[in-house]
Amino acid sequence: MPGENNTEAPSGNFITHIIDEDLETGKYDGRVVTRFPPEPNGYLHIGHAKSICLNFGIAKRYNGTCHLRFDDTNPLKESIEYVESIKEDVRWLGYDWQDHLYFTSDYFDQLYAYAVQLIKAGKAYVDSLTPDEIREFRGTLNTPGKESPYRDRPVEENLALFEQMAKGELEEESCVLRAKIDMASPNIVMRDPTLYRIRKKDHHRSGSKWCIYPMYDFAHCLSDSIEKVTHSICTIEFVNNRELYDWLLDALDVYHPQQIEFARLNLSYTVLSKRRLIQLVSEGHVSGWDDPRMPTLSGLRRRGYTPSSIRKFCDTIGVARRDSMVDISLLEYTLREELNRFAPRVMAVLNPVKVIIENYPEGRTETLEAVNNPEDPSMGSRSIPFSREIYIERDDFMEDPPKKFFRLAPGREVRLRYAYFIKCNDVIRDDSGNITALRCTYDPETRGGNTPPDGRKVKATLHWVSAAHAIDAHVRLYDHLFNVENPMQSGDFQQHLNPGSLVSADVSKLEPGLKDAEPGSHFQFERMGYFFTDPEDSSPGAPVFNRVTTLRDTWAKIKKTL
RNA sequence: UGGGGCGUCGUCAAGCGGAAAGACACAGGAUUUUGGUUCCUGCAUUCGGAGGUUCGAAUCCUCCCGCCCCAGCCA
Repeated sequence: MPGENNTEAPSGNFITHIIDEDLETGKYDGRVVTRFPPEPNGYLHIGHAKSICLNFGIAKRYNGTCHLRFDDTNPLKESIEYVESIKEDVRWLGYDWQDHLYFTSDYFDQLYAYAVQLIKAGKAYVDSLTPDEIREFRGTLNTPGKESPYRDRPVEENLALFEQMAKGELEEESCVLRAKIDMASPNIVMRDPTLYRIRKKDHHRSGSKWCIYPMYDFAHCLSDSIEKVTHSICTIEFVNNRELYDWLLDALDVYHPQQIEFARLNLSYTVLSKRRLIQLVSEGHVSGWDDPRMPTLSGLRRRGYTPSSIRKFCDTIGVARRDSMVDISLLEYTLREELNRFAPRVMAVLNPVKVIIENYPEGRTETLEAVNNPEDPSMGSRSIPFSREIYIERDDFMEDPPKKFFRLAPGREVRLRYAYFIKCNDVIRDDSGNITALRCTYDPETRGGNTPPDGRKVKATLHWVSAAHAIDAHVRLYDHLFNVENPMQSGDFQQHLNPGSLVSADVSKLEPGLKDAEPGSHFQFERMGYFFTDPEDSSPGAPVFNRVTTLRDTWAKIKKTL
């Protein structure tokens, strides 16, 4: 895999400014500890990559550590399948948590003890209101809440009740543990937030040991504290929760990391919310979490995106607090930038039309030299067969071409890459008028694609493949999943699904060397784009190719203006 | 219209009182056996708006406008 090890620290941003300051003042004795804390309830997507690169990148930059912590406090939604996929994705992205793999569920005993401590301090109570009542009592955005009648239960009673909750002696929804803060707080998060709820459900790690599970706000700050995290970096929707984060840590008088929020990533022409992604999978709009059209890390990996191009992308988008929508062309750019340097060039005709070279001897085959990568001479060259009948791209011929079309047309001469100049003399059609073949003649003096002695020039160079030698292969042409920049902006996002997001080119003709393409390898199909040998669907001798992205296509732009 | 967050080029994003980085996108041009790559060039007299402070403001103050988040026993 090219560009494997460039996990260099990302550029500076407002968070590194804060850390620089903390380092100067000695706030955490020079330590820098971050963490990436996914809930194992779905697959990671490129938005998570931003957070992973940020957290691991900062640890690297400051010679600190970054923990991978599974925030597994809700057994209803979580499973081991997700923790495995998340670990795989983080590793694939190029990051190593070393021995800092943690689970919030491993802290359940300690978290319970903290809850007891809070109760003893008179700062938490067991509330027996129903869920509906709790909601009513919470008030609204502009009206204060009311205190629960159970709010002033004596400490002993709270302790006894909480123990009963933990032992499974009380029913789900019969009561919860709440922090005693301020029902009139303008910040709704502070209106006696729920700390623990009863869930008589086995946990994928702690099994049946617990009948109560801590809520995010309680578990997260304390997990950070237990792990001695210094900078707890999360997304901006948690700004309101920071007041509670700080309150809990102060109330318990424990080590106090600082929470810092940044804006989550939005990418044009796709969706990045777990809920929508699940919907796309479960409703069959895509083949799975790793469908190459998905913005999940497993989808991008399957498509052929490289870890280093994603890292580069995350670095160049930067980190800030304002809402943003990053243009997906930037992602495509970082991929091309890398693959341009490393991907071997190869010729593949995706939508073939036959060319018969009338003055080329029948039955003759010759071998021509083709450069593997003009960006890197050390990649050498290869031999490709040439013969009387070849295939070229159907789009490379026009019978009645517009002025700016430089390719093949009746009476016009073009170059075949690494081969000869050919001139089109005649068009052959079937009964319904479709073009089935082109009759051409070649100029033997242009072998290798060289300019002939008379110096005549040609305006286009086409890729081609020898008909007798070409192999057939499945090629999938992927495009954006949605046909609007922001599918969430209007109506149901699914109505913006791009019907052309996957086009199969099953009659593709490829140069013979591709028969044994290694699954998981990258190529540039000259003039067509970057392609990846699908690791799942390829089999020995029968590769399947995914188009990762097209080449920049100036002609496509011109064509639109015609 | 309770509280909080945020508004700098089409899209991201630097800037932190001394006079608007960079990247993508876009538009020209050069080179090119990929209409690719590479290379030049152009692209915010202006920082949501209006006032004010200052010799000097995107940066400080005031007011206004707009967008986003919060009323899960989700995270």
